[in-house]
Amino acid sequence: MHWSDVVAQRLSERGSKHIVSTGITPSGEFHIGHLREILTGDMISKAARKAGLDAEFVFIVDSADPLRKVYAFLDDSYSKYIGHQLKKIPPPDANGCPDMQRFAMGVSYADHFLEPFKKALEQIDVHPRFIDNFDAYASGQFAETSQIACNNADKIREIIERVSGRELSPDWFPWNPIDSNGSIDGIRVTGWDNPIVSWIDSEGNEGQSDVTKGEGKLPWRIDWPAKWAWIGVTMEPFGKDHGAAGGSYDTGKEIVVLFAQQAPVDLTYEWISLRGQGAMSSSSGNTIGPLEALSLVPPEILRYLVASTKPNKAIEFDTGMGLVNLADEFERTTSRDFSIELEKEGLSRRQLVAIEDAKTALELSLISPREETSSVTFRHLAMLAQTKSKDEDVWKSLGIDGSIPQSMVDRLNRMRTWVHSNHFPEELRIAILEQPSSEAMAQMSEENVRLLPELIKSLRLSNWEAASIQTSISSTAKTLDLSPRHAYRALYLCLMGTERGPRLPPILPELDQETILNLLDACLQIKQES
RNA sequence: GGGCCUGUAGCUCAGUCAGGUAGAGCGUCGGGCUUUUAACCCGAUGGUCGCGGGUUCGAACCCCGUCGGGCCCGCCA
Repeated sequence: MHWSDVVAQRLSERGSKHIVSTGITPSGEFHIGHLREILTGDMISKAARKAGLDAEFVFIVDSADPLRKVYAFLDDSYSKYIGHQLKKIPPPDANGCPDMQRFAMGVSYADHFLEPFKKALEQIDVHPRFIDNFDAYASGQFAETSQIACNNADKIREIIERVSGRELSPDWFPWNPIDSNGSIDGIRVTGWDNPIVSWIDSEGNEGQSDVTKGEGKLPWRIDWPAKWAWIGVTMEPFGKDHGAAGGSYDTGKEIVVLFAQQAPVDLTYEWISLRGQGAMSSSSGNTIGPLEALSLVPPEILRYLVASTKPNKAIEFDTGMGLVNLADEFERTTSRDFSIELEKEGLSRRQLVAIEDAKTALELSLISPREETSSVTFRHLAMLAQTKSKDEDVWKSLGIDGSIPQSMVDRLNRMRTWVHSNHFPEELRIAILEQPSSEAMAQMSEENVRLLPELIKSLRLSNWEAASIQTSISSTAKTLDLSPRHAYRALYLCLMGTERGPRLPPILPELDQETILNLLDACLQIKQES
């Protein structure tokens, strides 16, 4: 059974109405790691609906969280905003400086980072109900839970200290008021008289905060279960950081009982890292944003990556050859006929499970029905994108005429972007040698050598366009009673230094005939000398 | 110190919850393909399941130990 169906089954054991929740703090650039959170939630919701449950998918934007520190991409002038809520501070401009102009137009720090992510979600076909946490506080959604938390400060303290094993300071209180400057740092609660919290800030200013009006926020470990309570969350996937023993899920599970609610079904997922570069980290700039990823990879494939990997498995996102293999695997999967495979007799349990999982992973990945014409492998398209500068030549080569499906246009555009990026693997890059490679020459077989002079002759006479070159190559081979295979191998060794290569006939016309012939002559000379 | 995840074919992984003669894809090798030659089709190759014990008629799977990798326990998906 696919992992999403396993979760759906757990949900069905608890009831028929569900709210699957995810949440992210918009403290910096979003990256593909965040996509796992949201895709996991999306897929669980879909599986739940498939199982006949009533499931809603929500995405909480933690815009009430404070700025923790001046991140590497921010100007030092942000230091004055540390401790201020992300919804209440200006967005950074291109230099990382506070952009007061946009801020005046209503764009907050949180909005700045959230907007591109929302666009990525559109592309990847995820449509959650967005909940802005700051607004939720302001509109009183947290009023009841905040009051309960403050009334039960001792119980909550006991839970956190016991479960997480950390000691809370004597003046700890389950409410972070906002001080006279707008910060929730360095402030001390001095009294609680429902619904008013009295406080004194680091500068000695005193004030009062009404917990029912969002004049502050609950600390994270309480904020989370409070959200479960007021939204009615019954399922939430979260990163392994929250899932550790004594982590926020463990404390939340007990705290939520005070709010007369049951903790949601949980699912801990592993992180996504960049291949060879370790974990995704905004501060080191070691990230790939969802939009950047989507400029290279079709959304279906990003979905497939998450759908086909069990949540507890770490994903290494590889923008090079790994991507090619993933994309080609996806392509093969789309062309499988699962109904036939499943009817086959004598399938072992394992085989059956593997087929079902692949089928479900594919269903969860598809955004729109695939058109027949789109079954071109990544490799093949990579080659076409490199050898044909005009789109129409690509369509011609693929045998698509008439109207070109939009999905194909998108794929080709992405491929061109990828080819021109530094992510594109050298292995797939088409490069003609400038000098004969002695290493490759040593690999020339007797047939290859025999063919070479004839090939040169024939190519010199050809019209230097695809069809003519094709004929030259195969007829030369036939004349010598050899398979065209040998002719191609000879050419690949001479021109590219490899035993195999992409289809030559469409590529050669893009190159200068004399240059190619000179190179071949040089190769021939080497073989004749030896 | 406490805890979580992970180690299976050259590579990426499935199989571990419900123990029953090691699986898939990629790669590699061989063949086919008179022309989508990095495509496609057919075939083959390939693993003492990290290591050591235990339970069992039988262990990749359960139990104990051990080694290696990643991570969490202040914030981070």
